[in-house]
Amino acid sequence: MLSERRLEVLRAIVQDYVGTEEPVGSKALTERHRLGVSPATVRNDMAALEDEGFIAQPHTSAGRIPTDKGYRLFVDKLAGVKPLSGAERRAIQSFLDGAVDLDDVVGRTVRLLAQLTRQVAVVQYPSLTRSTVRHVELLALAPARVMLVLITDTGRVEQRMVDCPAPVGENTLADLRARLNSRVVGQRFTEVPRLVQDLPESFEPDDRGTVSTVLSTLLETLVEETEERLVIGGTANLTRFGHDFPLTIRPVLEALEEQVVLLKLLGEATDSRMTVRIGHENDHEGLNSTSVVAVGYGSGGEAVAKLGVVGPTRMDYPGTMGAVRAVARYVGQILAES
Amino acid sequence: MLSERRLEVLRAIVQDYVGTEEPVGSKALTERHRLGVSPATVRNDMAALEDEGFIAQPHTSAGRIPTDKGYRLFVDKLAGVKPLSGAERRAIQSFLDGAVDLDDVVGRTVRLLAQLTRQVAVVQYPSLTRSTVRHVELLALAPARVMLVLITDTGRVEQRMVDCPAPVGENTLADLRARLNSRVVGQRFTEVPRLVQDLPESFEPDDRGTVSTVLSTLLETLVEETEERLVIGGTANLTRFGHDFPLTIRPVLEALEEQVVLLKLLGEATDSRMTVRIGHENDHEGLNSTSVVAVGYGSGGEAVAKLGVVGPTRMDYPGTMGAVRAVARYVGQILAES
DNA sequence: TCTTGGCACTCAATGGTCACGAGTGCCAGA
DNA sequence: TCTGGCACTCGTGACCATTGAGTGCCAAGA
Repeated sequence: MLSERRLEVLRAIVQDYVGTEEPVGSKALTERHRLGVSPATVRNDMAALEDEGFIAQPHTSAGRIPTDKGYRLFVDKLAGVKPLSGAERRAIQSFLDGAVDLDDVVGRTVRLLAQLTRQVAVVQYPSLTRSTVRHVELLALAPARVMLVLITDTGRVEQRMVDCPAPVGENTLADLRARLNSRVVGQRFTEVPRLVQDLPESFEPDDRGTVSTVLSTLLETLVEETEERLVIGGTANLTRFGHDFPLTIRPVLEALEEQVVLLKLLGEATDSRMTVRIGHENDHEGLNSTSVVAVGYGSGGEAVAKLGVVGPTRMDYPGTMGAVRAVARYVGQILAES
Repeated sequence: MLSERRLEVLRAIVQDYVGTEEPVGSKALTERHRLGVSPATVRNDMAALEDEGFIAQPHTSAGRIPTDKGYRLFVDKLAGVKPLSGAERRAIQSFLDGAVDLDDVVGRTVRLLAQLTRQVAVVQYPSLTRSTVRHVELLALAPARVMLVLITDTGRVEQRMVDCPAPVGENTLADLRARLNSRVVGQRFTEVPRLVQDLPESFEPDDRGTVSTVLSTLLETLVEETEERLVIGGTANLTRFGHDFPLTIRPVLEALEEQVVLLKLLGEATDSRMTVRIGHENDHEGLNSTSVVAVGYGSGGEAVAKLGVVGPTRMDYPGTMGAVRAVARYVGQILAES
């Protein structure tokens, strides 16, 4: 087990390295932190920390930098979540309050988060599967063509074209609209398939084909949109990554363009639990030198989606975690109000 | 006026420089192109081209690279639009055909364009002001709360919350919905304000407040959404910019995150006319070493929005222009079908 | 047993010198 | 007007010495 002082040395190394972006040596450490011991003692501690794999040397005659394992210990044991200043909180609130619709909320959130953390921000749209139905609308565009519009309690709207096997009467459509809504409004999306299962049977035989077609499009929409929509922003912050970043930045940008990777990135964060993935803890190879801080947000007590930031492993964890948490809370509030 | 051969030399320089990314000298030129003259002659031509400002030397003992003015001449006079191969055309078609809704069309387009040109792609959503109304839906969410949903002929959907001054009866809402739709469906968005102007007067005095509120939200939506939505992709391609790009890539990424800048970028491209903005021809300072190739696309004969790519001034103009034009055409077709 | 000062050692970074060679401009001759 | 020849420029890369931050280890002290 590591002694108290060695943990203190690790904390100092992480803080200095995050600040200066340069390997930190024993002498500099004792000068910048009141450790109460001499550089030689710190060197011994450093050697021990290196043996345990918490820090490493880029080359023999250089200072030490934290390893992924070192950051992990720092985040788990040594660092808290730094609360935002009052000014920052007010800025968040006023920035988000101006939003006019869901797209706007998400757009503003991503910009806000990127600006606040000076890193890349990722925000997921409220998930369909965890939302409830607010309304289903059916519009006849042509005799055998129907537009299906799906509205969620979080304000998200999805639409689909439906080509029907036969012309649809306005009465039939109105009938279907009414019955469909009476069954599904207020229900969770996951319940919808069960709730509409027997609906075609209650229609005239002539209309059953059409009804089935519309319903199956509806169900398809639910499935497809389970692959959630994401918005990212602040990619310009990637340029602050490091000096050598031609090789670093490329795979990160590539990873950020793949929905699948991004979704995995946000991972199993929940409303209450913030996740921090550090360096190699990310499955994706291109993200081996980045860390991800993510948390769920929701309109009620429950998370409907996630948001987070992606930055270099060498990031200000307490500050970033504070910003992510605060933004998630405010977005949750905004959604609950709408 | 420049002689025929000097233009030929310029063309060769542009082609070689685009290929190799290195300044090209007189000797290499005569070896790689059948100019029929000696290096010494080419040197004279180069000196002339440099006097005219079409090419420049990074330093005394280096080859020449084209200037913005040189690329301009190349694009205007020396290069055509390179048509895509059959395989490429088929790939475009099959890739876009799988799209399920407008979001998907736009998303696929941006990925396709980025992949095809290996540059950053920008696609604008079909503009509201140039579209026509397909349907307006009003939903009562609470006694005094209405959701307004606006659907365009290009499949775009916008929604807004409306807080009414007084509770709204379902009858009133149905009435308003019907009258509103009968007036505006099939009309251009720019016409809508005129068409609904006198609508409140035809309602009972009690309901006029509500009707006015709903209508003013509708009009607001039209105005707000005139600032169009854009999607970008392929930012990872920025890493192929050059060797020195820490300084180059930063302002580009920043510029790409600003809607306003992007919209200006797509500029006055129209359906028929493709625009090419080279280097300093872009107003935005961060984009001084990039070129933009943009063109309008539309469901009918008319452009409803624009798309394009952003890349280094040193780009393959004929190929890029070919890809941009082809993608715009296919997207237009897809939209016309939906 | 832990801490400390001293000391020799390592090695990246810095800067200077030098040879190389791609590329140029200019000129005289065809 | 084109061409071959030639002297000149200057960025590049190799080589080398210097410097200094940082280390590991050891012996002495608390």
